[in-house]
Amino acid sequence: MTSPDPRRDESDFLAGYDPRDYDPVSVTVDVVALTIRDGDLHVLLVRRGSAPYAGMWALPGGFVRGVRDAEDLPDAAVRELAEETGLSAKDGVLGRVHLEQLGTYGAPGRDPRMRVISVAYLAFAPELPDPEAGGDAADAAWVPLAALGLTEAAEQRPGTTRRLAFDHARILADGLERARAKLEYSPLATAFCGGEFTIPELRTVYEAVWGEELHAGNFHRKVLSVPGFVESTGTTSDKGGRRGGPRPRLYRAGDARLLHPALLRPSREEEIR
Amino acid sequence: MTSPDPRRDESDFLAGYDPRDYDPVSVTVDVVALTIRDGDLHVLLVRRGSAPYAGMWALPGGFVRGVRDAEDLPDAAVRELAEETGLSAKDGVLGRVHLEQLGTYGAPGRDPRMRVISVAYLAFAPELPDPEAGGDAADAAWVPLAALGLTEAAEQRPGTTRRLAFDHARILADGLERARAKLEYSPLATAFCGGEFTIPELRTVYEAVWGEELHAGNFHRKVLSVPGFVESTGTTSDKGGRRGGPRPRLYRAGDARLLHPALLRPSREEEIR
DNA sequence: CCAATAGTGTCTATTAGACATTATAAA
DNA sequence: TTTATAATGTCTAATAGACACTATTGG
Repeated sequence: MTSPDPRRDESDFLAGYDPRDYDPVSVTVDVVALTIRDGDLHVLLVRRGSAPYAGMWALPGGFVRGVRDAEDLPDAAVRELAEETGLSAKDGVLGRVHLEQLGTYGAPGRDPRMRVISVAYLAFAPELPDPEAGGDAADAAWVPLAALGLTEAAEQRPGTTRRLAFDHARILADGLERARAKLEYSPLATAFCGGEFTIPELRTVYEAVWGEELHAGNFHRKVLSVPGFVESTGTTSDKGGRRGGPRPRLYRAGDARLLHPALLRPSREEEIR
Repeated sequence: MTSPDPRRDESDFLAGYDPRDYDPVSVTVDVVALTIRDGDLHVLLVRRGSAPYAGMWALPGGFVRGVRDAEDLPDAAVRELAEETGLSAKDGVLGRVHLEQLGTYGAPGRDPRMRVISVAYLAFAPELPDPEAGGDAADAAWVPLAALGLTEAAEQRPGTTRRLAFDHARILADGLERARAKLEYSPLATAFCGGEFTIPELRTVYEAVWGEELHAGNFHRKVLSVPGFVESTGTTSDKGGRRGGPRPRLYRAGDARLLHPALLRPSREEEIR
């Protein structure tokens, strides 16, 4: 086999190699962008306008610019996210979005037309405006995860959840699990909040992502006990709780990169074995 | 821009699209294969035979078969690993190797000749034979990580460690950090051991990967206290410790997928902020 | 007033980690 | 015999989590 791999240029075939002559593989980025709206976890989706999977929801994404205007993978993810949401990365709105690589999906046949390898990114965003339906998508919206039928059981069985195009249900499920795990040992829950937030607000983030209610009192004391998680602004919110209660204090994100001790999810006996 | 992205076939350009017409991007897999030899952590490396980076060590890897004999990414990783080590995946030797995706590296310019996006995999292997230098590599060997100058400081500054080709020093550093973190909450340390192992043997795995000595007594009790981490074979090793001591009992891997409670690394104050 | 909420206090079971102890095997 | 090691025991500080309590707000 005439391998043009750069790691194999011990072979005799290297001179004049042109990747176009070889197996064509396309590379895309897809973004799992999560946010909290009205206490519920939402994901940014676009609706496909044509076949395959016409009319179905899909993760925003697109082709990586390979040689002309070559871009790094995170740049491609930010660009696609900005294009689909209609927000500019220079607004400072997207500037506060946390972005990290989730994984790469390259099973043959995941795109029915050709070989596509997709690098998926995970984004944590504070509450953003509704996306503009323009761009390449027939529609674009923040969709509550509860509306996607991505139940625990469906996540276990890839392929049974047929509401998203391609293998995007699996990518979304992986992103969700990553987000759940990250909240345990990293301060990234603050990436879902604005610049200033209250402890109860932070708790709704944990509850929305983990999908379970937390004990308000223990959560409060726990957050304050982790060094560098949050720092006080000295100010107080101008409103009490939705149905009453004292005005909560305001905090901003601290300088910790890891939470120690971690905030562990309650009782996941099922996942252990 | 005529976007051939399958996620954008709302555009008018789709009919008759051929990826060869577009920006050529090559996709490779690289493998960070780790094992323990004589109590020290080793990585599988190959020595490059020609430019660029001729004579330098690099991670084993190669081109993903895209369309002809299309293969999934993990299959490509196993194939490359098998080719470089001279071991067959059907030996059962590679069958017990743990393999997981590490991340994808696609910065423009990471390969001086063309745009290459590399999907990196991380492998945990029990002690394997020396690789056969044949195949595509000028040389192949298990290299102790201590010999690579990958000190803590060097890991922090990508680019300063110049002993590995391309960005492989960064990939290796990321793989090392992933391995260190995984030992905390997953039972994957057992993947470095044979089918039966002793608790002190398991402790040397943790010590080699984490790079610090652990308290033997506390480690012993801790491992046994985690449900499903190890299960007793009822038998005892036929030899005592290297310099004396009673014969340790033998265990095999249990059925736990997560360690609870986790085995946390001692004192990483530096990493927290 | 009433109900919900923010924030704090208290108690108990679990855990981490330092240190000690005993038995066993290699040199 | 000496020394290192396996395995267990003991003690203390830190932590998780259940529960109670108060003060304060919205309705």
